[in-house]
Amino acid sequence: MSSSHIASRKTIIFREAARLFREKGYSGSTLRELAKRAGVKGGSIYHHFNSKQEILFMIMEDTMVNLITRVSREIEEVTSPREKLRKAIRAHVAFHAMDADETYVSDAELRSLDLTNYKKIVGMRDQYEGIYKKMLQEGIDTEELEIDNVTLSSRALLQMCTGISYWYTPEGPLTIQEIADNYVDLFFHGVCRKQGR
Amino acid sequence: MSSSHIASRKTIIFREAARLFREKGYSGSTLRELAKRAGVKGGSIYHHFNSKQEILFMIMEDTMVNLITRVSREIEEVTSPREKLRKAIRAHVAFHAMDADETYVSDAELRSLDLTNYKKIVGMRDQYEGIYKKMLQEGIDTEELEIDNVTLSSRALLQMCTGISYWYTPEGPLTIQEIADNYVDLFFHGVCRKQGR
DNA sequence: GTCTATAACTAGATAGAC
DNA sequence: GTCTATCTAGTTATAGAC
Repeated sequence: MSSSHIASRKTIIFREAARLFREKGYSGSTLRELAKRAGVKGGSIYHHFNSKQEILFMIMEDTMVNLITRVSREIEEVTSPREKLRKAIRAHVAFHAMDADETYVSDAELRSLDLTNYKKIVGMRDQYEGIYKKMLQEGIDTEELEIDNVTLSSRALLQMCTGISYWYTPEGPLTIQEIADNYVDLFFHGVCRKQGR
Repeated sequence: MSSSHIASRKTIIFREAARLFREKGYSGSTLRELAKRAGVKGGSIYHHFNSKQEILFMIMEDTMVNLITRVSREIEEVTSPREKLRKAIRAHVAFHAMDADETYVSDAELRSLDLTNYKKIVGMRDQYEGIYKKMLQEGIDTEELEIDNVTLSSRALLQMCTGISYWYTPEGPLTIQEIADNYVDLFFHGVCRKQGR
């Protein structure tokens, strides 16, 4: 959906839905308002989607597919766990900054999915988190990393990095790459001065 | 509100509202459902609160007052910035784990506040974030800490620690204190082995 | 593929009895 | 302080014309 360059009506509705859901939440958004923003009348949405729920699901599925494939591709030819992590974080942060509407909604609206869709998305989230846990474990095995609790650390890392979709704007003082590198540095070395240990 | 030990009806409605809003979101929650959970009929809620919006605002205000006063009290007699941070993180994590419904809602439902309430809560959030920025800046001044970007780092820290209210349950393998210490260690030293630098 | 019209339902809020 | 009953408005989704 996000790969299309010539925006079809369906793509426009999709994008406006992500923007609206982010602004007002899924339940707080109405299809009338979505139609207005997408430049159609209410009934027309149902030509492209079967239900409001389907729109939400497609947004979240698209996000997860993107995250999994982008990060997997990024790290597949790298051997060092530390370098893998750096590349993964950069890809994660970049996607969350560039497609902030979609990623924000995917992060915030899990509870609005019906049971079937919920299971599908949670499965993909677990798969995505698994990629990070594996990188961290590899880093422990090669003794590049020192980690007490892999699950807690990967959760903390993702939570921290996902935050960018809540506040990023292109007008800010830092580029996306600078922000990503800052996160990498924070996660790798923390804030304490070396000699201060 | 959370300080009361004998639960008045108003307190029960307040707590059930936090739980319901967390589960279904503010817009996705109905007052009929809230009344059911609190053991009263729909109309009775309006004896205790003026509107659904007022309930949400009171939850978020209560959370912010708690966070600001607890963390301020925790650090007021400490001089070392590093020790201040450790204590602040512990207090923040403990409150987010113990009052997970309230803190979750406060973190997720900013967009559901009407303009007047929004401004009040955002003001309190800025104040709270300011406490952390000040601690980080003090750490830079005393050369205990080495930080590129104070705003980004405090945001990252809070984002990371706030995450606990999304997944914590008392049944998990780690105590709240252990989790907090893990976050402290992560933020202070990161995951890279010392000799690996 | 988009429109208008509307069905079927549910929401927050209020009034007034007890 | 809690109840029942109800008002008013807004919701998703559908039907069928163009």
